Amino acid sequence: MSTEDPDAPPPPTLDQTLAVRDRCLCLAAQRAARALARRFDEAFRPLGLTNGQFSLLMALNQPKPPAMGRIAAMLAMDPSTLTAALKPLVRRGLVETGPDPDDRRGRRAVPTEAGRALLGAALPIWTETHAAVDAELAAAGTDPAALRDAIWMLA
Amino acid sequence: MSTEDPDAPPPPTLDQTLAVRDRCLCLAAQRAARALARRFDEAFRPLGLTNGQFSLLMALNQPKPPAMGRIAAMLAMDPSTLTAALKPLVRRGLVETGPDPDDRRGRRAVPTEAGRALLGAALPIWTETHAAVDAELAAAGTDPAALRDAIWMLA
DNA sequence: ACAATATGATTTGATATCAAGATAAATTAC
DNA sequence: GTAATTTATCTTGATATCAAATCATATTGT
Repeated sequence: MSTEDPDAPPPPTLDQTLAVRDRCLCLAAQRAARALARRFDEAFRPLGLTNGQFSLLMALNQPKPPAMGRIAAMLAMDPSTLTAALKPLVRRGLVETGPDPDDRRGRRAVPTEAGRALLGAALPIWTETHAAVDAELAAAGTDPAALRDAIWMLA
Repeated sequence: MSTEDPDAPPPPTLDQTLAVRDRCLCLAAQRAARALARRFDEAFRPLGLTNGQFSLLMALNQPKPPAMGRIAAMLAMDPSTLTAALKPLVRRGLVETGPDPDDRRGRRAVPTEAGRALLGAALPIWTETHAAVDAELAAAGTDPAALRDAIWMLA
């Protein structure tokens, strides 16, 4: 007797395989995320920042820093990912954490002076890099703002 | 004397911080990629597949499997990431690698029978999950096909 | 043919990512 | 006022990701 389950679906045909590759929104999103991450990582490299660290530092750069869970939700990341992502920033002295006075279960993370200064240096790099991406999209006939709003809805 | 560089840009204001968060295409892409990855990962979980492993297996599921570099470019990932991503699949017997007969520098990776069978089981899950995402987008007034094409251009 | 260069892929080291389970504190039920 | 539940965060273990350096094979120049 065969090891095959007679009810098992057959392997995808070549047509099906190509159709999935051409139409999968998830694959498209992973591709775009990787490509944009590389691009911004390279731009921020002189500062020793990655795109994710920049976004995280910016999210923390508020008068009253939101709780961890809020930050994770804003970045659409798992809370445990946020815990891990903070470690290199704390180690480098860019962020400090302390207990939340309002809720002793929670912790607050705030950028240090060094962290804010680094954000100041990163901002013009972001502006320049982002303008370049916007210009490329516009040249290709895509409205960058509309695209960003549509992508934002995916999370 | 201060430790401050007098030419250093000032830290971002709150307005600037919020503007970056609202407008950054890179952050939007990372958010969407994480959210969609979680969604497809959960759907594929009964098969022990992640969204990335599904996309990679599909990319390899061709009569003449492309060289590693081609696959990496198609997925917009670093070649070294592809090397690492193949390891769990080879370990599980879903993929086999061998030297490229045309160019002894290169290697080819092909799905095994088990790998193709798993893709067969994964395909209906992909179809169902993707249809649900498409329906949500359409309900929110976004054309899924147009969005996917626009996102594809980002890589 | 030999040397110099270019290309394909991998290893290494660091960070990112999530699920599952654990810990601690707040809230609710009784 | 305890006990049960919920909430906030963290730890662990596995995979994902990239840059830089490395190794092996091709290609090119002479």
